[in-house]
Amino acid sequence: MYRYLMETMPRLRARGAADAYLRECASRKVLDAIANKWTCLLVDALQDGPVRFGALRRRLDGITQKSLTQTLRALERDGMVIRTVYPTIPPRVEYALTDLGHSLVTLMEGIRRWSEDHVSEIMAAREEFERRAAEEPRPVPPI
Amino acid sequence: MYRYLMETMPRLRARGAADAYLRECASRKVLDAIANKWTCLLVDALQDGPVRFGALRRRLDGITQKSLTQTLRALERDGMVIRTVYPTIPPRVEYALTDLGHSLVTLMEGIRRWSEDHVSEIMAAREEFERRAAEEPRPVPPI
DNA sequence: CAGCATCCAATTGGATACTG
DNA sequence: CAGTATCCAATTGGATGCTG
Repeated sequence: MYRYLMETMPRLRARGAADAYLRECASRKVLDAIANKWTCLLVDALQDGPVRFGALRRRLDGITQKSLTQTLRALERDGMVIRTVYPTIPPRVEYALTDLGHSLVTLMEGIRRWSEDHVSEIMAAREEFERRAAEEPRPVPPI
Repeated sequence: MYRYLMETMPRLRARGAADAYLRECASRKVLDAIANKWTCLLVDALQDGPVRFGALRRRLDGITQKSLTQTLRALERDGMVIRTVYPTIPPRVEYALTDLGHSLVTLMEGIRRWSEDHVSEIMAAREEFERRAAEEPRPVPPI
């Protein structure tokens, strides 16, 4: 019943009601939408002001035009990014964070920094894991 | 100056030249590994101590056994989670965060809470966006 | 410049069956 | 209980070509 209300009546979802652990809670969809590397890097890259499409494309090394467009469109749809078209020649489109988008900057920057700060530890753990996997058999739950 | 910063600021030294914006930087892989909904919910769910496989499965509503196993295995491989097998009947396996895993809790909990806190705004923006898309034509860069 | 459309390979995710 | 194995549908991602 409660879950039914959460899912069908968005306005009833107050601060304490949403629960991302629940499959059908809309906040689970939000979590799924923001928890990915391109969203993280984009929000981080936009924190200091509007940036043009081409600049973002160069900054997010390795992103395809398709992925960049899709991610920007999703952020725009969800109210975190605003797209501004300037009627100039050549065409110019700028992307900027909304207030909602800005409220996510600290977290996203934190995720990016954490990745950079702990890369050595993680790569070491990864190699250690692979090394062990080649030597010892993996502990299995006994019957 | 740079030397000074590197030697006096632990994070700067630890991060070194890592840059998640670069495609070939290992930190990009780390970012890709931790930025997803299951990792976020798992790290959050493990913050108060060891949890059994079945309990995690019930807590992360909607996750399949396959995805749970895969995500836990990846976190274990990367040194964020430790797996402990107890030789009991029935079998019992507990998962716990390592120190490295614990260092990620605040960020992951932040992401989850942000999703829950802003679900109304986002769903409203999404509906508004779809409504506009049906009415007005999308602004296109002029030639 | 900033896209959209399309095709296709590759990865992912769910469902199911089986096991120590 | 806590997995592994397998099959298959679905989603994703890259590459390419075209356009206002």
